[in-house]
Amino acid sequence: MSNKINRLRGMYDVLPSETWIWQRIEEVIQEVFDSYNFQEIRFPLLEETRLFYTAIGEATDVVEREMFSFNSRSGTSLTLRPEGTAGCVRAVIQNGLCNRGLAQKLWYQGPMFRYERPQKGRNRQFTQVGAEIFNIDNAQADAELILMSARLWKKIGLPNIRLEINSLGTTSARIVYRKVLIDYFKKHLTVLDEDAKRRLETNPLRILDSKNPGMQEVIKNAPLLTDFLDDESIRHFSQLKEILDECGINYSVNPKLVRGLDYYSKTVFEWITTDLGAQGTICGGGRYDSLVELQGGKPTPAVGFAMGIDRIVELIKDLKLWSQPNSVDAVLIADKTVNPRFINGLSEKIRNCLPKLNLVVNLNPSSFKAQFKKADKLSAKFAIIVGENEINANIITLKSLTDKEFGQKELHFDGFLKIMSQYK
RNA sequence: GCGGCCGUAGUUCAGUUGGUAGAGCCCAGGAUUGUGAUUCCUGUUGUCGCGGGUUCGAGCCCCGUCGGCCGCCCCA
Repeated sequence: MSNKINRLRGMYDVLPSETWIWQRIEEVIQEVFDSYNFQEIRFPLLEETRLFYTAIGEATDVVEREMFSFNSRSGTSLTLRPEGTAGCVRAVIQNGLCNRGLAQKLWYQGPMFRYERPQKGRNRQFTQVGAEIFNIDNAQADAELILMSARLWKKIGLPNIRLEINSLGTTSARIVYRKVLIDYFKKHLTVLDEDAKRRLETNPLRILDSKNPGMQEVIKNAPLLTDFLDDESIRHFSQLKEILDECGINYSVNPKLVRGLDYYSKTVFEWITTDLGAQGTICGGGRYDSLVELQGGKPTPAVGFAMGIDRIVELIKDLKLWSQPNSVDAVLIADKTVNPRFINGLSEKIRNCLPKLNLVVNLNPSSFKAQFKKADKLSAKFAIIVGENEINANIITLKSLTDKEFGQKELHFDGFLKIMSQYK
């Protein structure tokens, strides 16, 4: 026992008792995304480190101290992807998916890695599902992503979630605002904490997000990004709000919502729950019109979001939103004296005729009583009973474990099939 | 990276001022031998997270370490 190896910190095993939740979420997502005609794209978990430097931004926390990076044998620095957009954009450029101005609606799914302190709703390996729209610059694209996610929450049955939106303006508008903001905070240096001072040079917009009570006054009086927005961004933002209103999506505008990755411009949004403690964001995204060009592609407007599947699974478990369906249709109960050859022969014959039937064959011969108990524990609908009597008379005894009226019937194989095929 | 709480059977936990460990659930078997609830008997399980130290003696005290939870931070 002393030489047993445990899983790495912040990693987790998904056990059979909850894999069904993951599978069902994946089904629902696929269904909803299909209905909006998004297509799945798959790209590597491992990329060159400099991809994330350029895409996410060198001054962000993700890049500064949260990446799983190491050198390859040839000496190139590689990184396990901390998010999906950078790799997705790389794949789009490399495969020419957006050449000739073609619109692309893509989605992806898979594990991401960030070297953080584990907490409820925060792991070092976590699963994200993301969706991206390339080559559409209007607010309709932003809206469609929000509407699609809203539909997903509805299908999953998530309560207590709210939508926050904001506009960061075009990159040029933001550069102007950034300067104004730096000047403002420099006038109030004494009130700023260490974190804020550090960010003053790197990412001043994030200072607005601080929860430090001592800084709330300065933050409250800081110049608002909203006042620096260019006309185009304002028009874009109000169009988005119009569409959301029309479609009955509730939201609140949070002027301080800035998000941590450098590539966003114009629209940003977050879906937030109050049921997960400190890690309340289950989905976040926004527009990133200059990222494709920044990564060496043709100038291509784009917008996207990513959601944390782990957090959604956590919610479904905590709030008991779903209940596990019983999947076992029938259990084959055979007397100990019955030859295994016959048991497997029969079960295979049944499977040939009823391919969708979930049939459990007890591989561990025990008493009838024990086998019935087990069938009951599996919530099986039927017991298929085979003993000496049945074999001698060439019949099968079928007993309903849920319907008393059905009771138990002695049947020839054809009659048995006829009844069972009504259930599967 | 910082702070607080915690780590005992498969699981949830109890373990009193330090005297080499218990309960419920679960699981297995049984209650006139081919039938599932409930009930009633019977039974199995632990290097008390790991490594040091103090002590005649440590699950309990001290140090370290690993891991978990919660908050900060960050984000999905």
